[in-house]
This record gives sequence, C-alpha cells and structure tokens, in this order.
Amino acid sequence: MPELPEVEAYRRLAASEALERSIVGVLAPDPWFLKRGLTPEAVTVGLLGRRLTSATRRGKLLLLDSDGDGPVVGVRFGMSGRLVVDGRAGVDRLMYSSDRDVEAWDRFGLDFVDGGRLRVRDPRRLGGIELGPDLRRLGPDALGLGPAVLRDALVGSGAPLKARLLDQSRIAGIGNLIADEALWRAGLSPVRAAGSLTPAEVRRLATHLRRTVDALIVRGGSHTGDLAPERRPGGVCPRDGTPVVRSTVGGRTTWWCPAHQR
DNA sequence: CCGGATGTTCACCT
DNA sequence: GAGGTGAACATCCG
Repeated sequence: MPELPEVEAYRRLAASEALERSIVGVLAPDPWFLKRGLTPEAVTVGLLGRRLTSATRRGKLLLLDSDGDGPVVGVRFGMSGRLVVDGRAGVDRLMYSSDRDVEAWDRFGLDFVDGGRLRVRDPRRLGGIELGPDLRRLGPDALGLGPAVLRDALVGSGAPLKARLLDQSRIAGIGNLIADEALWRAGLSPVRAAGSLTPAEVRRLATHLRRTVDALIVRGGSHTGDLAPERRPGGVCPRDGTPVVRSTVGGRTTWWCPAHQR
C-alpha cells in the first residue's frame, strides 16, 4: 500500500468528502477482495441506507464507521490501491500502480444518494475490505510514536531492527520505504538486532521516525524521502556520498549507507 | 521475456 | 515460540 502517509491522505479525503451522505448502492464485484468470510450480500445489507460518520486510521488500515449500529468498514490498500471520491483521488501519484483510470479495477465502492461515489481502485487486488476489523492485531500507530512505546516494540528481540519496525503488530504504519528512510536519518543499521539499541539510540530513532512520517505526509508520499532517489544501483548516500548497498532484510529490499548507519 | 516493485497473510521450515 | 522463506494476488516498467 501505500504506506501511512498515503493512507492518511485517503483518510482526510474520506473525512472531508464522504461523510454524512446516504448510501444507496454498494459495489462489491470481487469476492476475493472481501476478507474474513465477508460476502457481497453481507456488506451490502450492512451498509445500504446508512451514512458514513467518521474516517479514522490505524497504521495502514482505513476505518470508516457508519451510523446507528452499522459496521466499521476496514479498508486495506495493498501496494497499488487508491481511494477515489467523486472522481478525486487521495494522492496524485502512486508508485507500482497505474495512473490510468480503469473502472474494472474498482474492487469496492459506495454510491451516494446525491449521485456521488466512493471507490477503492486497486489494479493488483492486494488490498481488501473487512467489517469490524480486530484492532488488537495492530500495534500503536507510528504517527506520534514516542520513545517509551518504541522501546517496548524493540526490547528483547533478536530480529533485525528493520524487520521489527515492519511488524505491524508491534508498530502500525511503517512500510518498507519509511523504514529505510528513518533508519538512514537516525544513522542506524537495519541489520542490528532490535533489542541491542541503547536507550539513547531508541530515543534517536523515535525522533527520526516521527520526523520522517511527518515530513512524508507533508511532501505527499512515502516515495518522497531523501534516500528514495538513491534506492537503485549506483545510488549514493545523500549525507556522505558513500555508495549505498542493497540487501534483503525482513524479506524486503533494503538500501542503506554502510558508512554512517551503524 | 524476465524480474521486481510502498503489502498482507498463510503454510511450512529451522 | 521466534524467525525466516516463499507463494499468492495483477500490473507496470526497465
């Protein structure tokens, strides 16, 4: 998915444009996109005639609550999903997706009484919809993460630091690009054992995680980091000019500076 | 043509 | 139990 900054943009779009409009149609053409046994019939019955009342977010999970005893709709966007409300997208551009608008890629949607529409457009079908998602499977949100919470997420773990940051049950919202960017800014190696950080290093990482997430929300996407353009063969560290190295950490492609990330 | 790419989940190893 | 790996999803890009 998009990572936290993109989902935050989707949340803001939904909050400003999609609330308090009566739902007169539910589009759920793809059973595969409905998770945890949810059926097109169940999601239709659950939402028809209701209105969305709030748009919140936990990590990369968008939560759309509905009025009365209606369900909370949980939306995941995978790597290529976008939210579109009345033809307006939550982000201008998404890497590894397509900028083309193809209705066949609308995996879920709501039609409003005024003729407007909400659509989850996901070419690769990596996202999904569920009702009443279990938030206990997600750790605290990465936005506004403090040192005490970060310490709890890392302590006692022998896993690589980056793998732990990507574990959504420990901290929710950090994806592959944000992890690389924050570790680069904090000067910490992605392959350090998560539990080996000193208290000072944990504080430093918490500071840079917060600054990274804030900055990327403002800049408009996870791919707008300072390290991002150098995540390629031949790339160099923007800080010291050292050639960046590529490896696989936590199952994901990882780029980092071997000189200043220790 | 081939290989990867902002993600999640699950099965199957060690 | 903790970690690690690979598969699956479908499209675009180099």
